[in-house]
Order: sequence, then structure tokens, then C-alpha cells
Amino acid sequence: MKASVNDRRVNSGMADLQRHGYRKTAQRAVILDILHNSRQHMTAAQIADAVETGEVALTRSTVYRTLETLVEVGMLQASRIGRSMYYEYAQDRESHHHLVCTSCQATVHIHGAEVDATLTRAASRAGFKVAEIQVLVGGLCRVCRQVAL
Amino acid sequence: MKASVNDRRVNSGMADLQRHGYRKTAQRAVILDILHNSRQHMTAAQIADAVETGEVALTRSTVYRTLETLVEVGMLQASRIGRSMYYEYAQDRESHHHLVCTSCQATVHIHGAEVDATLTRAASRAGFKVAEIQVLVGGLCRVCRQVAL
DNA sequence: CGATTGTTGCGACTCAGTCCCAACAAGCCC
DNA sequence: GGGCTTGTTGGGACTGAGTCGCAACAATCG
Repeated sequence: MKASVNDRRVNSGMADLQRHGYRKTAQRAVILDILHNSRQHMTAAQIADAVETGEVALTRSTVYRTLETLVEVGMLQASRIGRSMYYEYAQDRESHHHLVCTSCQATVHIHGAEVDATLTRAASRAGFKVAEIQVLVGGLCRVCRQVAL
Repeated sequence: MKASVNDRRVNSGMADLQRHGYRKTAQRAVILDILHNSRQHMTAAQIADAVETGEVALTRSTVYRTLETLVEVGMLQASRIGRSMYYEYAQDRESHHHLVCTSCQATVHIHGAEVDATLTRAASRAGFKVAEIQVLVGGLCRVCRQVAL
């Protein structure tokens, strides 16, 4: 099926796109929609799968390119976990990091402000101007710790 | 050329291997040697290239497997930067994180203790038992900042 | 509505690993 | 020192996660 901007699902506030000189397209709306509704981070592959079950089809390259531009305009946040990037809808623009259970993959957010400040301080002592901070904590969640006993 | 444990280069202190029930092999010695001499972290691919210029040849799978076991016995430290893992000789066992220049790829270490403590505290509040912490700070190094002006 | 130019689809390609299995070689015992 | 056992390696196929080039398409502007 061909995608069109006139789909119902669109209008989730894609004005940010236009402000950055990008066009509003059905594909961008669909991906934003999926991430917005899922309320959790997803890989490009998961998003592609989610799209397939919908009424609009988009290719892998489009998924990747779209995610990139949506991150650029600030509508999505990206973070790397292991070999793949995960994307989530940028609700609160506040910095957060991820805590991932190595056993069940459960993920929780932790506030990033304090860690970010410490890292930024250390970086400037080394003469660096920080552009991005990636933090990932792996471990056993409460439930998996119980099971492991 | 066939590799043998009788090569000169071996004996860099592979006792750790045996303590963990692993055998001493020429391949393990070569990789350890390269990382020890390079004094910087390298990807599996870089290590494979470095090996090729030497007198012993080892395959890609061996490089990956060897890196894995050397990390396991604590002789190497691994950290992910972008899509690939980097390995470095574990000299000081003290925790450190990486600061990478997004322009020239220069990398410097920063002490990890403080950040690790903050993250560990946050994690236990969330019920997690921390197993590993990955931190990566990207930015512009002093030199590249000058150039960018 | 028509022209312009940003976007998408498609397929080929790369990079970073991972996996399997037969050949090989450390380490142990005699 | 010579076998035997079993851990290790080589070689090659395979996978996951992207990336790239280009022609077809569609949002936006006038």
C-alpha cells in the first residue's frame, strides 16, 4: 500500500520536522507513532516489524534514515545497547541512562544529570568539549536475582 | 607458518590462563603480545591485521575467541566504542572510561571510580546488582576544537 | 496545477561477529 | 620421549545491523 500524508495517524506534531527544513511524510509519521505508542525503546528491526503489521509498508533503509532524521530534530532519543541502537520517543528531554538486566533484558531508566556532570567535568579537564555521553549499566534485576538464588 | 608455544615471544606471563584451566598457545601469546606492545586499545580487525605482518598467522575466528578468553581471565579489558569492541592490555586494574574525539578519534582515559559509584548507587536503588558499566564520552579534543574555529 | 527537490524503495554491499566441524597440538601419564 | 585425551585452531558459511547509489515518487512552493 502506498503511504500518504493524509493518513489518519499522522498529525502527532511533526512541526519540528518542518522547522528543521524536513518534509512531513507518512513514513516519518508512522515511525513516530509506533515509538510514541510503544512507550519503550526499540531497535530499527523491531520498528520495521511493527510497521509490517500496519497498513503502511516501508523499507529497511527508510526506517534507518527516518530514525536518523527524527533523532536529529530531537523527536527521538537514541542509545546504543550492545550491538544495536535503540530509539525511544523523546518525552522528557531530561538526560537519563539505561540499566539493562543481562538475564531478562528488562530495562529501566536512571537519572543522568549527576553522572553527566561528573563526566563533563572530567572531560573538560582533559581539554574535551563534550558532544554526547553514552552510559550503559548491565546487571541482574531484582526478579532475576531471586531466581538465581 | 605453523605456530608453536616454543616461539620466543611467548612467556609474557600466561600463567593466568593456566590458573583458569586454559592452555598456553602460541596464538594467545601473539595477541597478548601485540596488545601489550601497542599500549592502546585495538579492534579485533586491527589485531588481525597486526598479526598478519608477523610470523604467525591466525584466523579471524581465533582472534575473536582468543580475545574473549583473555578478557575472561582478566588479562585484557574490553570496551565498546560505536559498533565495535576495543581491547586493551589490562595494566592497571583500576576502572577507567573513554573519551573519544569525534573528529580525530583520539582517545583518552578518565578515572571511572566516581562515575561507577554513582551509577552503582542508582542501580541498587532500582534493585539491580551491577555486573558491568559501559561509559563512553564523545566530543572534540583540544586540538580539533582549535581547528574547528 | 506544474516544477522543484527532498524522500523513498530496492538491491547490492560492508562490517563485525558467530557457528560448526574436522584437523591439530598442549598437557598428562606411563 | 611417545601416546592419548581433550582443549584449540583453521576455514568457511552464515547472521545481524547497517550503509550506499540511483531511479521512481511525492511534499511543498509559486
